[in-house]
Amino acid sequence: MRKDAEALFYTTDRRDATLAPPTLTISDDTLTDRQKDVLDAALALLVHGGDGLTMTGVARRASCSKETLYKWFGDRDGLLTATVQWQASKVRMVPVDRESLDGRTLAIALEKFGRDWLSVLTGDISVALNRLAVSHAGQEKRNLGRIVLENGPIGMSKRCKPLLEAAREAGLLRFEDSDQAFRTFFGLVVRDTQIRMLLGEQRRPTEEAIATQARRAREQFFTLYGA
Amino acid sequence: MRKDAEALFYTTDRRDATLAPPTLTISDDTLTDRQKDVLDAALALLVHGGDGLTMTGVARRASCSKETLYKWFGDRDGLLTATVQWQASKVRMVPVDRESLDGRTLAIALEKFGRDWLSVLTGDISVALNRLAVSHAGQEKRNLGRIVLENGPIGMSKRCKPLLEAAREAGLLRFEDSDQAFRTFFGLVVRDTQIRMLLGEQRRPTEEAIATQARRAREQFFTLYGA
DNA sequence: AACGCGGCGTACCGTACGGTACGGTTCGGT
DNA sequence: ACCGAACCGTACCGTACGGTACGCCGCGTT
Repeated sequence: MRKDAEALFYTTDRRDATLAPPTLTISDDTLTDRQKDVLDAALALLVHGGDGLTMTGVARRASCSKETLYKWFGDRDGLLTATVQWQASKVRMVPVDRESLDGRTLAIALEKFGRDWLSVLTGDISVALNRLAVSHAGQEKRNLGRIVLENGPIGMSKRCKPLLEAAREAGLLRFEDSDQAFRTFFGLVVRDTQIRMLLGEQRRPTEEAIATQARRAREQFFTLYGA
Repeated sequence: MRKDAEALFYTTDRRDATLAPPTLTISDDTLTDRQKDVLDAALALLVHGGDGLTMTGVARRASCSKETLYKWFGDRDGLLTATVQWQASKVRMVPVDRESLDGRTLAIALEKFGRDWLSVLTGDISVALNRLAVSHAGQEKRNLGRIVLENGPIGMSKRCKPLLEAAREAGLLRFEDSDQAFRTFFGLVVRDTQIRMLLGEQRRPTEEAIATQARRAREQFFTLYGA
């Protein structure tokens, strides 16, 4: 099925299963500008309504030929995967520096974390991407779900846990399991917001509502885990 | 497009939009046993993998003719809607009686709430249904998302809030906004469990893990809102 | 100037699936 | 015994879409 040795990503017919896909992220420079344009077109179509993201549609929108799409991305799944990875590569949260950690900086960091997270989660692109990944996960195609997971909860966890642990060592927080602590924080921040957006609830929280919620989550988290 | 006056549910071409669909739930007796069989077949296919849920597939699995499907349910969306409603009508949580409310019974009620909720959420059927609804929500079809929402977070909220308010009146809890309180409880219970399952994470929590989590959520909720 | 390559646009093919039509069968009512 | 309604099974149609093939152009190389 795959024969063109130049295809960027090999997505289909992995018969060894089980193992992680070869690449979870696209380094920003594996893509030419033209390819980025194409992926942005795909993103735009995806956001505009999950359907409509058809090979012909992408080709038309990006003013390129379907043949080029297939040459670059192999097949439809390849294009989708690349699109998700491309978006993921754009959203890089700044890591928090663990130096100069006191109650105040920790609070600020956590609250900012929550705000950023909620902003991303409720954004059109994130909603569209998560919808796509969720759909895909229901069809033995685990790729996209994996990627979104890695750039969603798991990524958030990886960036957050060191901070929590540093805070514990600094005597600011008290918990046994940093994973449990993180997940509690996640719950306090996100609550039912994401699932409601995914299920089509129209109302998107304002920036102010997000800020309020992040602050409340931070307060509650401190109540539960503060030393 | 629709012409058969006998179709159970009118799903398509509602040009008035905005308003809620005529029925959000199927009363258990609007369906004949045969129809229930058909919907169960659809559910089975849906759980087995989001694709495969094709009209021909349902017909074959339920040993009925496609014509009958169309006569009963109008079109594909009608079948899906009916399927989701049918499942929703099966999962009826017992409401908690608000009499004899003290700290202990409240704790037990909340914890059981959390356990039941997590069990449902992580079940195959719930995951499949939520995936379907999420997919649909990405395609201007707001029906399914609406129904799942109503039987998910919103339904949970409707059943939970009276309990919380009763507990507040009994002096057991302290909060301003019962909605905020509920959503916090939701967050403490669900955390990132649901989104991870939806995105295809294989590991499904054991009954024991669920019980542990429900207990922790209850404890944390009391810490935050206990009087 | 000649050539080749990468890419655009379009036409084309195969298939899967939603939806319809129709003949045959069962079954309840009269 | 007869009739009609409901329903099964299957064949059929139209379309949408994934994937392929091909002609053409623009451009860099020699």
